[in-house]
Amino acid sequence: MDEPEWLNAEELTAWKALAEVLFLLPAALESQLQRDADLAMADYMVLVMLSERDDHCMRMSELAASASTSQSRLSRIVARLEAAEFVTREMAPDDRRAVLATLTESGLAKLVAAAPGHVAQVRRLVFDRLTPAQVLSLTDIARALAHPDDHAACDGPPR
Amino acid sequence: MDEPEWLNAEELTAWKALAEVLFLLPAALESQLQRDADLAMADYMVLVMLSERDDHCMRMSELAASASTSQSRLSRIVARLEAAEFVTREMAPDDRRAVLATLTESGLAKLVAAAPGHVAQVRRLVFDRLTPAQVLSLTDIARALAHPDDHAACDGPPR
DNA sequence: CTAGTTTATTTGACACAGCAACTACTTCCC
DNA sequence: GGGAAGTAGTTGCTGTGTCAAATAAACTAG
Repeated sequence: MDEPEWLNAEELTAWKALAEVLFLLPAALESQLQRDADLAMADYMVLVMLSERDDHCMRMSELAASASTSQSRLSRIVARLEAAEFVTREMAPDDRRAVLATLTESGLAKLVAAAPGHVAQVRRLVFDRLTPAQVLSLTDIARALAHPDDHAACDGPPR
Repeated sequence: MDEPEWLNAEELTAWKALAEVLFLLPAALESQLQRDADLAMADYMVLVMLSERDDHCMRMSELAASASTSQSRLSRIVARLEAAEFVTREMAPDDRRAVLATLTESGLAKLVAAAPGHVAQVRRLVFDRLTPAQVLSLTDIARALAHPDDHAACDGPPR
């Protein structure tokens, strides 16, 4: 393995600031949603994903992938949401292994009630603090960082 | 309350990319550290904070603040680290309510062993993907976002 | 000096995430 | 057709985080 290149001064200051954001921002979003809508971020994401479908319906595995969560976690989340009557679960007609989760009326109502507060929090914590130019810059940067696994194999020797 | 201003197109794309980073990057760092050093990120942070002190020693409350974690969580983390003999806990001589956590030799050794892999991961997932200009830009942006609570009270009516 | 308050930390109860084992169904292939 | 292999989803176990209550020491005022 290489001599591990330490971070230089600019990188270190950038990293400290980024680490703080990585740590505190999700917590701040989570806590707003929990307090105002009694939903976890993951619950909210699931409701959003379902709401974006025309039929408000998705297979568990697909839902897990779009909400970036594991199947087992999703299974428990949906069980919770089902208990709260925000979604229903039914066997898929074409493949009887699969389960279709469907957003209910009250689930949609819950989402509609929760979304404005969440968006306001995003605005307050992110966009109110950035200039339009920074927003564009952030988009590029975030996109560059957005796929941690992609370059996993690039550590190896060049072919 | 205001009409909740929805996000515009630029903000929405920025938010989607940022949300992904917020979700995946910590997980990728966590999992490298867990796999290669059997440490949680929070454990690592605690070791780092202690190592940065000349005496390798800090009060629990101070440690909780610098690692951005709750006291109760820190208490359990340090209990774990103590069980692994990476830190010791002792009553503070001047204030007998307080507890001083001290990094042990083997705790420092653990940190020294874990750090290069962690830094390499940070480099691989962050700095290898950004231009120097983007690093500077990121610093500004991250600093602007870094204190979610600061403006919490600004929502209320001015006194 | 002593009752009440504030500060520092831990702990019990409960909820949730991750892993691995499990069930149930489908597909592949001879 | 029928068994092996693969896929979809759930669940038991265990570890960890959170909240609130508990403990204990230090201030603060009368």
